[in-house]
Amino acid sequence: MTTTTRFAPSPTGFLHIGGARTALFNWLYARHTGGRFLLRIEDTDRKRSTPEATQAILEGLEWLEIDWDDEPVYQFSRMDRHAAVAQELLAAGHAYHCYCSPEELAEMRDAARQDGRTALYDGRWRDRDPGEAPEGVAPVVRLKAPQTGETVLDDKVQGAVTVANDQLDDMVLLRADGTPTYMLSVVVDDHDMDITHVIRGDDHLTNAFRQTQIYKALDWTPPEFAHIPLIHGQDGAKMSKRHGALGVDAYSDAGILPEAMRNYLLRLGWSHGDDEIISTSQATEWFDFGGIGKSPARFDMAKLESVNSHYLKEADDERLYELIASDLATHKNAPLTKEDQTRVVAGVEGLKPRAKTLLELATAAAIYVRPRPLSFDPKAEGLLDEEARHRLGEIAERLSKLGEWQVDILEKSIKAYAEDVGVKLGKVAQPLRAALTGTTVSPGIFDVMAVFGKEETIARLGDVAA
RNA sequence: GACCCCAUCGUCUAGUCAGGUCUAGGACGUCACCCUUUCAAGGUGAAAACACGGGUUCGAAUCCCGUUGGGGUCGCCA
Repeated sequence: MTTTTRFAPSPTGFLHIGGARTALFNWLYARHTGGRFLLRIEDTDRKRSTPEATQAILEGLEWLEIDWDDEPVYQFSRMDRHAAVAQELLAAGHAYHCYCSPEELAEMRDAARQDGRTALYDGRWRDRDPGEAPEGVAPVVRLKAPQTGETVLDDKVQGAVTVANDQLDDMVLLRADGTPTYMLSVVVDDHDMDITHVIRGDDHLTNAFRQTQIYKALDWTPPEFAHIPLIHGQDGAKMSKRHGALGVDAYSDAGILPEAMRNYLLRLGWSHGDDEIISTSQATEWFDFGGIGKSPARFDMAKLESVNSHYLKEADDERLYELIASDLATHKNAPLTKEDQTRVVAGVEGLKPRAKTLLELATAAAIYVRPRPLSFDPKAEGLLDEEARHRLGEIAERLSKLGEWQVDILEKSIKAYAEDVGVKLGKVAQPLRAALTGTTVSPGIFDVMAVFGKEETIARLGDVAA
């Protein structure tokens, strides 16, 4: 049987970091085994599900370059099937109608808390004569779960986990309005979709026991489960939409590359010896449950940025230009020209080691798109004193006589000038940088000159020369 | 509270399953130095951890028990 995994988000918000990692692990495992990776949108909560959220999740996955097989399954559309399964259970005597009122349930819950019990529902309709049903009350359908013995889960990550059945009450399968609950829907859908491995956050661990009971009642074979530890925020608590988790779009906006995000997320809870930088193809080859750790990890932006800076250095120049183009236009405060593009693409190599994110890259690259006459930041302005302006004039003079405009030749020429006037190179290079870029920070100044070319360089020097 | 899970540098982790090679390795971050036309990058080095207590054993980060700490779950949400 081919391996089939799935990612099953509920569309009640963006794709957050934890969901993204769950998706990644499922995807990696499917690709590792040559199996299939499916998507299921769990939109049965009509009040909280929105098409916008579905869209955001899909876009998040696309951004991460996590592709899924087949069309996404929308759980709500399978409601009739879920209800039919509940009827089967009813007919087989594995489920029953329960007519408890919300008040009764609340009382039971209070009583359970008081007694220190986990199971809430006391099973009062379990064996009761349906003839005793109150008038006009629509019943829910509950699973007739085993009351003794234990349910064992052989989890691929957590190992064997056992829970006494008396800790689990008879869960609701069908609501009073006839709609299926999550617990039923997941089981039916995972079964119908031939899911072989369920990889999800370990906040679902206890659900797995309940689901196992449903599988058993249905006489279906449960899938393998792998409950991965959660990602925690800096405070050590579960990250959720309500608690510190950002959508993947926030990381995209922050200038993180998708491949960096994948690499970082992969290392959060999974390891392969001391390997840190792991390409996706390598990850696909290596990924397995054995590498998944059992303890929760904290999200660390600094490490993400470090990984990101690595991938930034590897990234293609043209692609980088495309990614920062709109920010660049903002920095320039005007549309980008073909010349801007040429300069940025030529200059980006020297910019890469100076940026951890695309945002920083765009800021650094702005020197190549801001047009003359330049406005100078205060530090740059300070560098351009009378003496400096005079020297820049002399330098422009020398440069204009240069036949070839190449980094090594420029370097030789400027160094010769510094020597001729008897100053250290820095005394010349910094004003040069100021005049050319309007700032005090840039890649090597000879590289900058090469990117601008002879004409532009001399023009810029002319702008400030005295 | 009940149930379940977890526990190695500040953080991510290797090592744990098959005890000795671990005076515990790597990465991020931090600090110092080198390089240097600025800022980075890069190079070299440093500080930094087996939660605690009992066992078992010739020997325990590794196995067992307990304690403590952290987390998760307890819905007619998913």
